[in-house]
Amino acid sequence: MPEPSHPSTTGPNAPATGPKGSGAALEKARRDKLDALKSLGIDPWGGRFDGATAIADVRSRGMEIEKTADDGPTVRVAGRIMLLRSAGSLVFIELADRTGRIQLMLGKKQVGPEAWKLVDCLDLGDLVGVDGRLGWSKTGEMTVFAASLTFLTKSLETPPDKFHGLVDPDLKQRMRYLDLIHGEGVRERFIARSRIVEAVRRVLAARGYLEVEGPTLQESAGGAAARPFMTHHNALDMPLVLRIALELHLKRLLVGGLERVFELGRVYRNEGVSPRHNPEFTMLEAYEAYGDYSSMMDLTEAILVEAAAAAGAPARFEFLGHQVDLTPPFRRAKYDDLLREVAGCDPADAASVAAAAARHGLETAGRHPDVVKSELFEATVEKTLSGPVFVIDYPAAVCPLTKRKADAPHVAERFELYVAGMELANAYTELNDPDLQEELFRTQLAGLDAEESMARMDTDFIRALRHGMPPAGGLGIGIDRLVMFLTAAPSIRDVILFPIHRPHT
RNA sequence: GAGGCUGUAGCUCAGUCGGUAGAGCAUCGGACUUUUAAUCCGUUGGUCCUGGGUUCGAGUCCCAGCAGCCUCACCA
Repeated sequence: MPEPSHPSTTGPNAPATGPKGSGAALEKARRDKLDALKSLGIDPWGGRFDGATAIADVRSRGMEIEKTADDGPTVRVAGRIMLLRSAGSLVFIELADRTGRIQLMLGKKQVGPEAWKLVDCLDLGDLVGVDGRLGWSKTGEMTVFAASLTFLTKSLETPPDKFHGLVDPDLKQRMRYLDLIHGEGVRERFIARSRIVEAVRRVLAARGYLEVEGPTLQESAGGAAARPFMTHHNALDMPLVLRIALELHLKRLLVGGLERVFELGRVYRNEGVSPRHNPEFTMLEAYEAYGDYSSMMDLTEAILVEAAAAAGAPARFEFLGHQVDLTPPFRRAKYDDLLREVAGCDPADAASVAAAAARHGLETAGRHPDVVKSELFEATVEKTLSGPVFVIDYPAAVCPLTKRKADAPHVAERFELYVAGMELANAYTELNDPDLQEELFRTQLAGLDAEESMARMDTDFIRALRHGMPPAGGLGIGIDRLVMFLTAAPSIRDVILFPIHRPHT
């Protein structure tokens, strides 16, 4: 038997975290048990283990067993050791798998002296499989009385505090695997995210939408107002940007006759980080030929209701201090009406809007009236919108991709859906007039930098429109924010498995 | 980018007025065949985020930096 190797703390083969402080002693204890396992002829890294039943299913079966019965069925479970308590030659283990937890009991007499040597090698965090009788302990805890134990994987690291779990938000995000194991409700939240995304796809598929994938590497970033991440393709020796929206390529597919398309994908915006912003996030965009923004409201309601059900969210709940009720139809409120009520100005009168904006400390000089109006709306109205509410009919100048109302060309057929003061969805009756689109791409609004403008010329897109894009409704939903909302998570980092971080020093 | 708060053992946290670095869990040793964050006795474990400064003396006070959280700005 070779001496246990003492790994160097430097060089290419250094361990991921060099032993330091009490961590070194903690790791040594585990490595000693690893060696003990090997000397018992047991592979500490395990292998295929067939036929285990999900713990949640085992628990359902257990509920049907009499508390005093000693003839329960034999079951096989596998999972991670979360709690380990020894009472002499009797050991209780709380075992967790993806579905739940169950107590195991191992007795020295019951498993025999050979298997008992294995019990001495167990640590919190190890993965084991067990076969045993399902029943209830004397104190009334559902228990698998182990007949045999299969070692599946050694854990060399000490798990977080078994009572408090991992609470440092930095560690929770950087070591998400530990957060998933030990964090209260963390696994459930990410399962809910998956269910929500499934629900979104289900609603769209049921309505005949085709899921497609557009390019994430693009020559220019269009479809939204945001700074892009820049990169470079070596072989083609060309600059590229990561997409900031899905819009313009999906619309090309409307021209191509796909008629109902959607994409669920990552977009990248080189902007600030906040509880509601992460540089990469997941967007849904859906486009329906021959629809308009009203048809997108129906679709939005259907998606939210289905997603809420999938996430197990009740119809009414509180989120970020706002009471929300997801029973359709959601309220519809005109942009100008809200501005009049909340900001106390006459939305039709640019001077009145500018005066109100000035009262809120907003810059007005040299800025397009619709830009001022838009900033006033954000400064005053947004945070008051508990929602869900469809804010409809936006000032046209700040909507360069949206069709104008036929009888009111200064109004764009756009809505944004707000919940808890947060923008959750954004939809248009899509502009399909190539000449107007080209003109709007050329129009840089006074008071807006080029990089904060949606007006970014895309001649290939204009050419597509010139071939004829059907009149259409289009919808965008921020999936991360939707998940935040439906799981009552206060930060977007709670619903992104691996949010952005600076490197740790 | 600005401000506020935070950073102490593997994890969760105390640390008073500037005067020898603390607890619980985890670890290790011991007792225990019905525990439930098991309990009990004992034990090990520290770059007090980093670097300066003030001081006889700094986890504590000051400065700079790093990281996190929050607020604001940005995100029309």
